[in-house]
Amino acid sequence: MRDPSCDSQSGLRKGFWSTEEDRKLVNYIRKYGISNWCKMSLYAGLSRTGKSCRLRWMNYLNPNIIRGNFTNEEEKTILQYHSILGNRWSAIARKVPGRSDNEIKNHWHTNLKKRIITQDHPVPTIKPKETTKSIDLHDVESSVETPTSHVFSSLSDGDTTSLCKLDISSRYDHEQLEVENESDYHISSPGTILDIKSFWEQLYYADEDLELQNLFQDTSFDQIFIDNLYS
DNA sequence: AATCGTGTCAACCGCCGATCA
DNA sequence: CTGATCGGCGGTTGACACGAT
Repeated sequence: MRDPSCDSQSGLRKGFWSTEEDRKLVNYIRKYGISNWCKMSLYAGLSRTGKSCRLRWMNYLNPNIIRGNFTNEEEKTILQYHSILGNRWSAIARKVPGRSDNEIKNHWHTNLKKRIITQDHPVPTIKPKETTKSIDLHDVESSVETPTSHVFSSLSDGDTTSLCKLDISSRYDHEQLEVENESDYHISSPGTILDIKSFWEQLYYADEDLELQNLFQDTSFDQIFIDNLYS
């Protein structure tokens, strides 16, 4: 059996970490690497739970963590992926190098969420499934050239998620989303190029795919307003 | 100068799936 | 297979900073 959980032990320190505790944890990890957090805490001479040590390392002490203000590019990435993944902060954090899930979560609640809420636009309640049925790709090419917003959508093969951005009209209803002008593609991973036709076709066939259905049910479409935030 | 309200963010809590003995 | 434990995750809390009154 493993050691009894150190989480349940009494007398362990809580609250903010001292510089001495930080030093002990960093020195231990530099010397022995990361293995069992509970044992690490013990061997490093820390009166902390393994969880607390892990959190401190992941969110603060890890040298790969970037401190400081979020860039516009980082914020844009967070907004894009949040609209697709919802509050899956760890998944979003993997798309923003150097930022921890906790940091992204905090930044979302203190900054980004407010910016979206304060947008003048009402959030349309459109299901992706419905949007796929109203699109004629020939019409897309020959339509009006003054779109008002962008919409991002995605396809996932399990490991990677590809994003596609379209200009769309601001005219929404519950049955139809009109795509007026193909814009450009945002590719999340190199080599994953998705053309606009296959994008919508795959979206349509996602009806058969439970995982994709779940993915799109979580999609809030808040990202429609992302570009407006930075325009 | 004191008080209050608000924003920020580090850290904790509790849940749950993965892993191990 | 089972139960205990670990580690990861999202939600929440609370201490602190700072500006307004």
